[in-house]
Amino acid sequence: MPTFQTSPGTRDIMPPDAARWRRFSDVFARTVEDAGYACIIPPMFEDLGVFRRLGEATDVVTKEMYDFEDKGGRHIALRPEQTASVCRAFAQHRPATPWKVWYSGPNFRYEKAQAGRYRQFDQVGIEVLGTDDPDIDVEVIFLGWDFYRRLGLSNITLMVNSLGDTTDRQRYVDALAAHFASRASTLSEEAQRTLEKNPLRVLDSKRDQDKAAVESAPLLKDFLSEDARSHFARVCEGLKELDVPFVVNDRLVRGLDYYRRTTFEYVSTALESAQNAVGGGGRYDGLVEEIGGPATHGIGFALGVDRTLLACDAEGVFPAPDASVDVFIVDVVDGRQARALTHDLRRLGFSADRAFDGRSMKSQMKAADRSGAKVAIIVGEDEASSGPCVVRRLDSSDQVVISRVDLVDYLGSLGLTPSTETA
RNA sequence: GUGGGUAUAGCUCAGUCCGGUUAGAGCGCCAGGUUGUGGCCCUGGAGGUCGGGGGUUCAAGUCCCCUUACUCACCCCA
Repeated sequence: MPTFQTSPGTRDIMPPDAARWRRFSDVFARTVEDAGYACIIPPMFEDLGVFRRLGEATDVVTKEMYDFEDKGGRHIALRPEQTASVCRAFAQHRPATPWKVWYSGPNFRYEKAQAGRYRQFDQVGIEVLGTDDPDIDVEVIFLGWDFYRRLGLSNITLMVNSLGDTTDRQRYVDALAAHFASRASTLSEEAQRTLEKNPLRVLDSKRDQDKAAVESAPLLKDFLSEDARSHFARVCEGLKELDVPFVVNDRLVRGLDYYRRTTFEYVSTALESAQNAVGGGGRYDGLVEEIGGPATHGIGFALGVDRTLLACDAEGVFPAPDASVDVFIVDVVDGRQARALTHDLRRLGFSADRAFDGRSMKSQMKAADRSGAKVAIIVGEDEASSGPCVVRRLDSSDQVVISRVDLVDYLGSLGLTPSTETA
């Protein structure tokens, strides 16, 4: 064993997975930027108070926070999610509304790792602040759905629900608490403990023992105000119009206290692990105000990068991008020609790699093969010092001797073109 | 935080039940066969304090205890 390893719940995203991650956020950025969302990069840690508002009764706040005191005596926490940070940023900078932003980056929760759950985990997401229009709910939900589709995923189930307004929600929670309390003796120990902290979450119990009490529980939809009801109806209507398949899940309550009205979750039916929720979100109309800003409507979602990629693996879609270079230079003289050629070709916009350490031709050709290059350019004694060079196609083994001035044209005839992006 | 499983080469794993010379395989890596040519094949090589610590024993990868990490599940969540 090496002296040092990654800390529990963290890991190295190694090549070629890291390239896949980058492409993942590229696809996401394109999806949401085309819909008018702008990138925001909040800090990875904030005053603990920012995250307290996620809910005093939630595990995320009570036991999973990565918090510490800094050298200035401030009580700091690594962000467990980014919605609260975005709301804080809104309250701090007061941008014009509706404010549509997207983000991507790591979050931190101190919990035990398992499949699809890490202490440092990445999310991509969007938030919209400052509008109550049900059409924005539809847009947000659609964009998440559309992104999964762009990745190539087809086994995603979208579940939606409405938690009602603050007063509806409170009336429902009270009714629910009364219902479960009357059946407390039939509930599992865990559910009884959950009941004290947050009756809503008892609905989430997966234990058989709790099934009967959950199934006979009062229904949230019976507690919705007229406003909340019509808002939700508009959202469902919009989704239908956009041909987004969804199921209304009356028990979808989500983990954070701030949700109001619309909530939704994307579940991968291709994942067999317990962590099959690949993304989720909802409306959080009171959050900005709780953080000290003006009363502001808000809605957004966060998608788990790790879990979504697991779902991609399970469906065999969205592979790591091809990392191969165009050209590999083999120089069996002294490496000077390799140095010059790779430099020149890279400046022209080709991707080029070469061997080092003056290895044998066999060794360098093996390296060329592994690089995935379309062609190898071979420089031996005969071709040294600006003479012609041998260009060998690595797929067909055809090779030609060609002068250096004709090299670029020849590469072009093979379908290799200089990249127009220059750094 | 609670419970189960696992830990032997860079990777995937035999070997542990029933203790006994220098701990193996496949893949990968390096070199050679092929003194100017990759993939296929053949040959050779490098690479291990058997996760760590303690104990039992003439003898421990193997048995016992402790510990750490990984992993799966619960809880919770993305």
